[in-house]
Amino acid sequence: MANSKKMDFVILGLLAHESMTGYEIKKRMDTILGFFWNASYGSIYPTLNELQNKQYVTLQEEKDGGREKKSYTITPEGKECLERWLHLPVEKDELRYETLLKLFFGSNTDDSITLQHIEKFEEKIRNQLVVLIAMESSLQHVLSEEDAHLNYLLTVTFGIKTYEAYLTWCIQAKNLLSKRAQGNGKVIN
Amino acid sequence: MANSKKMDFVILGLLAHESMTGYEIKKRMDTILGFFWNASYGSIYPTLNELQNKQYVTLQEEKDGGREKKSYTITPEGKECLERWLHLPVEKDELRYETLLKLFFGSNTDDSITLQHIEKFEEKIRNQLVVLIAMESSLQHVLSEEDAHLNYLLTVTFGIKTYEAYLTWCIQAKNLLSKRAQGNGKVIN
DNA sequence: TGGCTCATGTAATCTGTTACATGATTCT
DNA sequence: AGAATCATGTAACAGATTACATGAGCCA
Repeated sequence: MANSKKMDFVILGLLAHESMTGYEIKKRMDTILGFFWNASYGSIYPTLNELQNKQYVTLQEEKDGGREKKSYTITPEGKECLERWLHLPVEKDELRYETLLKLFFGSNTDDSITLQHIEKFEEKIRNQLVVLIAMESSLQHVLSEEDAHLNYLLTVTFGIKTYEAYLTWCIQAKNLLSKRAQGNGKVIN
Repeated sequence: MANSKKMDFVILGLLAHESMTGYEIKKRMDTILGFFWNASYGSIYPTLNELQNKQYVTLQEEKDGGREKKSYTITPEGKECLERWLHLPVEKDELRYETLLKLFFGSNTDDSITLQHIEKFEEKIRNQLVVLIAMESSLQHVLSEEDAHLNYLLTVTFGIKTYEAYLTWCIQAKNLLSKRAQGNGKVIN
């Protein structure tokens, strides 16, 4: 079966839990999956068509009022495909932080610029952490209802631990930079 | 100037520190930059040509023995371009962890599979952490020699803090999974 | 009536990797 | 002698985003 793109499995995984439209899949990607996987409509809709051609999903056209929806349901073959993928080893975990790039090359500009990048990063992480903690607490309340909830919780706690570490690092990084400012001769007072 | 791709700035940033060949740039990407930014020759060499056309870098062909090298040096315009980019706000920090994807959808297969993914992840991180700690200590020894070293140290400590948090999470995650195994009725003894 | 969200889709474009091709040098 | 590393490059392909196009329903 070669190496299909990950998008296939993300969609199959979401549909394994419940039937959905492309629009709803996008919303999931922006919320729970958001911090470790993203996608745009431009990749979701075409993939949904491919999966339908491969008979991994089936389509039900519904009319919700006058609005028409295309709801997709996973087939047994689709589930098999998903399971096969789950058994395969992970190919790649990738982190691409432009913030780190700007810090790394920061000696080519003022430290105040670098400091601003750290502060913006800190704020962004702080906001996302609030969201993750809210997810954690709501998942803990429904943990016994479904097996999948523990799996979701696992990824959420990953995000929380990671983001907390980021915030600790931010403080430390700001400290190191301000020490350099002092060391450079411009001691105040 | 519109929005050039990040690769341009990574190369300019590296060349701002010292002149290098494409091959050496690749090596830097695989080592120090490795954990937060990667690239292949297929993107390095063409970018180097583009930068030369834009006159952000100049080329010196050298013969190191019989082996020919193309060493690139950043120009003042290249430095300006780099500095302009450093002033711009960060556009995107992206984390794409297939491991988390497999955990998230793990309820569609045996927990033993999920456990294996966590263990492999743990091992990979443990190995990379050793490398980062070695980098940290060598950077600390040369910290006073150059301003840039503090910047490098900042990114390295980011990696260390993050990876340590990952490892803590791994233990917690394995615990949660084993508790579920017990809860599912198959209590040993 | 106007703006937001729901809802689906495509074409152009961008960015990057993979696989291939080539050849010298250095190490064992 | 053979393997690994040094060194440069390209063509085909893959994967995804962006911008655009379209239109209905809902809320104030």
